[in-house]
Amino acid sequence: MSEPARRDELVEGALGYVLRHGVADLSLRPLAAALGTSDRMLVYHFGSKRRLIDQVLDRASSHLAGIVLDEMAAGGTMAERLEKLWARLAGPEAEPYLRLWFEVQGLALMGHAPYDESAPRLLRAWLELSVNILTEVGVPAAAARRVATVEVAAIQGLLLDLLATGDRERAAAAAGDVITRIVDWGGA
Amino acid sequence: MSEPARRDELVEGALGYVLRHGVADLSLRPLAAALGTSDRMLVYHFGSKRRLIDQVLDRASSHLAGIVLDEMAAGGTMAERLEKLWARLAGPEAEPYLRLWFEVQGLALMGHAPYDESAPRLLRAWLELSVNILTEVGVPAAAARRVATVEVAAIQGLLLDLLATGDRERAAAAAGDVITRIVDWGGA
DNA sequence: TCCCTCCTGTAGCGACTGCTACACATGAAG
DNA sequence: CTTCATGTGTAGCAGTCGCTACAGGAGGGA
Repeated sequence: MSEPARRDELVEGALGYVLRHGVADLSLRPLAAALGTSDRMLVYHFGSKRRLIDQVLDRASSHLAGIVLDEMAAGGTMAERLEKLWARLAGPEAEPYLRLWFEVQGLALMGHAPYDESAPRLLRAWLELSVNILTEVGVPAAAARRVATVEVAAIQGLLLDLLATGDRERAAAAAGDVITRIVDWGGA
Repeated sequence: MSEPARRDELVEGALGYVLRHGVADLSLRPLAAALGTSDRMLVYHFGSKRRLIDQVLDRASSHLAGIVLDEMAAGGTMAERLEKLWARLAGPEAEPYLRLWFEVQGLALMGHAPYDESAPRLLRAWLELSVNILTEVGVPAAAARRVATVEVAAIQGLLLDLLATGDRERAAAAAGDVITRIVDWGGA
């Protein structure tokens, strides 16, 4: 379906645009103008706005999943991994991706297609990854589920707080607290 | 500006509609039809779509704030308060309000007016309330800030998890864990 | 009866939406 | 040279958007 290279280029550019403007009121014509092309061409390459958004969001969530996977699968103690994960997620690189992620998550929660399908997937993946790592480190399965749930929820809530209030110090201090508490609670 | 009683009635109805359909793609004509009136009348009573949304969201966030205030200002130990708060927030009464709240929060995080202004306010209010209650119970001010941040973030994250995955048991268990951990960490 | 204010229905404006029909250019294959 | 698939610009369709101009109904005070 059309030339893949040009499509990838367009997805890349569209992702940048969406990271800046969000996806809720995305419109093909302004997006195309920013990309130096026309709405006509976007529809030609992707078939529909819906499919273009799908690809953009796929790329965005892959980026976030990559961050989580990188830091969680790295070596070191559990506390070290979580602290590095927090540093990455709270840093400037991840910020636009997280803003977009929470926007999509919110739209999904209100049942807006097509987000209602793709949004919970990343959360479940993150949870599953955390459970796997915890059991691998020696935490019993039942406890791992509970610890992972708390850990992911706390980090997500703190990120939401950070992005909404902009109070980086308070969020970072709370993250540090949560990580040490969680780690010696899990017993790892 | 126009008859207040009729306006309140319309805000009430619009809130119900918004709780079901969300606010991201809200359109005056379908809303008016569901309310048995016309877009013409909505604009007449409220001046603009923007002002109607403002009033609807004010009412919605008052409802949520009322829940938090009720349960946090009630008697009992800190753990009891938080457990009752969790029960209320995870219950069916609050669910549509929370879905709407997260939708608005997400839109606000992406900078969509007019949500970017009203959304962080409720979060800050909740945080402030928690800090006040913690200090009132005897927790030192510096610790209270950190504990409140973690507490609010964890509950918010768990609610997001609950609404996204629908896994009520896992979320409830994690909430119970978080509450007992937080309480004896705060030393109350 | 006349006026004036409050309310409401009809119709429509200009802008924007996703998407498409059609003509045309370009370059490779035969 | 012809043929044909691939890409692109122009123009436009049918629909929706928030909002408004205009006319008229309804009811109370003079």
